Amino acid sequence: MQDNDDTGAGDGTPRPAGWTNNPLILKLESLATLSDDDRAVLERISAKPQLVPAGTDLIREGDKPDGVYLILDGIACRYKLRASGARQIMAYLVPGDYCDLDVAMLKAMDHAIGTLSACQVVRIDLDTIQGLLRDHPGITHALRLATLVDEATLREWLVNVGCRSADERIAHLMCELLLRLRAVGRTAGDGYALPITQEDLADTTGLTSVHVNRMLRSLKQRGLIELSGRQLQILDLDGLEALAEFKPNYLHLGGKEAA
Amino acid sequence: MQDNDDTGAGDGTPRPAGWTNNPLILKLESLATLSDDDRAVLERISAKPQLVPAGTDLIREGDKPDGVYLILDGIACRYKLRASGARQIMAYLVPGDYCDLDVAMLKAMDHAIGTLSACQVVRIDLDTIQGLLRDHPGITHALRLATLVDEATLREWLVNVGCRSADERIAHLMCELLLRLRAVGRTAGDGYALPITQEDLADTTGLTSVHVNRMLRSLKQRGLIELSGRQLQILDLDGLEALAEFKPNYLHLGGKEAA
DNA sequence: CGAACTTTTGATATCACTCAAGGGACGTGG
DNA sequence: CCACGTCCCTTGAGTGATATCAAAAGTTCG
Repeated sequence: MQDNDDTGAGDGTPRPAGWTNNPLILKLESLATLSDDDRAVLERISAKPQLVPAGTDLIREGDKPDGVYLILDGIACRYKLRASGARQIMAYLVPGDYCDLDVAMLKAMDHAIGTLSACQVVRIDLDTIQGLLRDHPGITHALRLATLVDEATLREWLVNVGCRSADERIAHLMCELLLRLRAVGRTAGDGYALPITQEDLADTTGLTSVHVNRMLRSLKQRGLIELSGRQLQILDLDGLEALAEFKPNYLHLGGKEAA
Repeated sequence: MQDNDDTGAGDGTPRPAGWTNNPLILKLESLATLSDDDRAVLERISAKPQLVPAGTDLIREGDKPDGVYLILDGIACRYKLRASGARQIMAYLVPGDYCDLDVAMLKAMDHAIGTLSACQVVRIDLDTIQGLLRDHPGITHALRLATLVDEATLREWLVNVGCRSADERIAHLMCELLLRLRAVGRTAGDGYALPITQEDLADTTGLTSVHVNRMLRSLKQRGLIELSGRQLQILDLDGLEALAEFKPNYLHLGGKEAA
C-alpha cells in the first residue's frame, strides 16, 4: 500500500536477506526475538489473505468466537453500539494486529470487530492457533507480549477520552498510529495512510464528526499536520507530541524507534 | 467489612461446609470450577494480608513489576497522571482482584496502582505465581478468564467515558460494581460500601467532582439511589440499569447472577 | 478543638454538540 | 461523456452540558 521506509528499500533495490514485509513478523520482532523457523511459520500462516471491503463485520457481538482474524492491510476496529446507534470504537487493528487469541475461552463476544477500510485479512482457525502456541514458545511469548501492549493501548485510550481535550485526543491518536505503523513498515517518513472517515475518528475519540473536522482544521492551521485524500503527513512531530503529551512508553517498543 | 448475603450466613448461623469468605476464590468460582486442592492453595496464599492506608501507591509508573498484589478488602485502582496533575483512573481493583499476572514480562509499569480506601492486600512474589501457574491448571485457567474479563471491563469503561452522559456514567459504574461485589460476597441486597471520594469518582468517569456531586444529587432525587457515609443503596436497580443501558454480558459471569 | 479533607451550592464561562445546509469527490448507469 | 446518487467533508449559527471559580458547610481524626 505504501513504501516501507524503515527497511529503506526503494524500487529496484535488492532486499537484504531475511527481509520481510509481513506486518505480524515485523510487529512481533519489535517486541521479542523470533527464530528463522518462527518467521517461516508466520509467513506460511499469512500466505493467502482475503480482501474484505470497508464496513464489514468480521465478528459480531454475541457470536461465539471460532478463530482469530489477522489484519495484513487496512484498518479494522473493535467497537460497540449503543441502543441509540452511537458507536464507540475501542481499538484499531492495523496490519500485524489480530483479534483475541484466547477469547475462544469465552462463550460469546461482548463486542464486534469490523473493518473501517478495505482490509487484507487472514482467518486462522483454532486448531492452527493452538498448534502454534504448543509448538512455538518463541511465538507464544511474543504474542503474549503483544496482548499486554494491546491492553496498555486500551488504557491509554481511556486516558485519552477521559482527560484530554478534543485536539489533544486527535493528536495523541495520530502519534500513536505513527509508531504502531512504523513498527510494521507502513509509514513514509512522518506520514502514513489513514483510510478512515472523520466519523470513524469521532467515534474513536468520543467526539462528533463535526467537531473532529474543526479540530483537524485547527491542527492544519497550526502547521502540525497535513491531511488530504486519507493520507496523513505529520509536519511537526515534536509539536504534535507536545500538544498530545504523548509518552510512547505504553507501547513497550523494544528499542526499534529508529527513523 | 459487611454481610455477605449470597451465602446467607447471618450472625451465629453455622456456615455450610466449604464456605469461604475469600474473595479470590469466590471470584474465580464465578468464572470457572476449582478443585478442593485449588481452593486450599488459594486460601493459603491469601492468609496474611497487610493493611494499607488509603492513598498509598502499591506500584508506581516506571517501576519494574516484581510481584502481584491481591486485594482482599477495600478498593484500589490503576491510574495515570498527566503533567497537569489530572488523574485518570482506568480500573478499580475490588476484593478478589489482583494486578498483572504477567506484566512481569514487561520492563516497566506504564501506569501506577494505588489504594483509594484502606485495603487489605497480599503481595505474592513471582516464584509463587509461577509455581501456581505451573502446578494448578484449574487456577491458571480461571486466572486467564479473569484477565479476559478485566480487559472486557476496561473496554466497557471506554464506552462509558466515550459515549455516555454524566449521570449515565455514574449509574453504569454503580451497576457494574454491584455485580462485581456481589460475586465476591461484598453486597447487602442492592447495596454495598463504596469507600471512595467524589473526586475519585470524577477521575474515574472523566468528570469534575463538582459535576459528580450534582449528578449524585440528581440520581437521589429520582429515587434511584441512596448514598451517605460511603454506603451506597440502590433503590431502583431496574431504573438505574435502564438509565445506564447496563448490559452485564461483558462481565461474563457464569450464571451466578442470583439474588 | 483545630486542621485537613470532603461535600455542597451558586454564578459564570466554555467546549463541544446539534441542527442545517452547501460543496466536493467518486462511482454508476444512461 | 454527462447526470445523478451517495457518501463524506466543510462551514455557520445557536444551544446545552459540563467545567471553572469561589466559598460555605460538613466530616474526620489526631
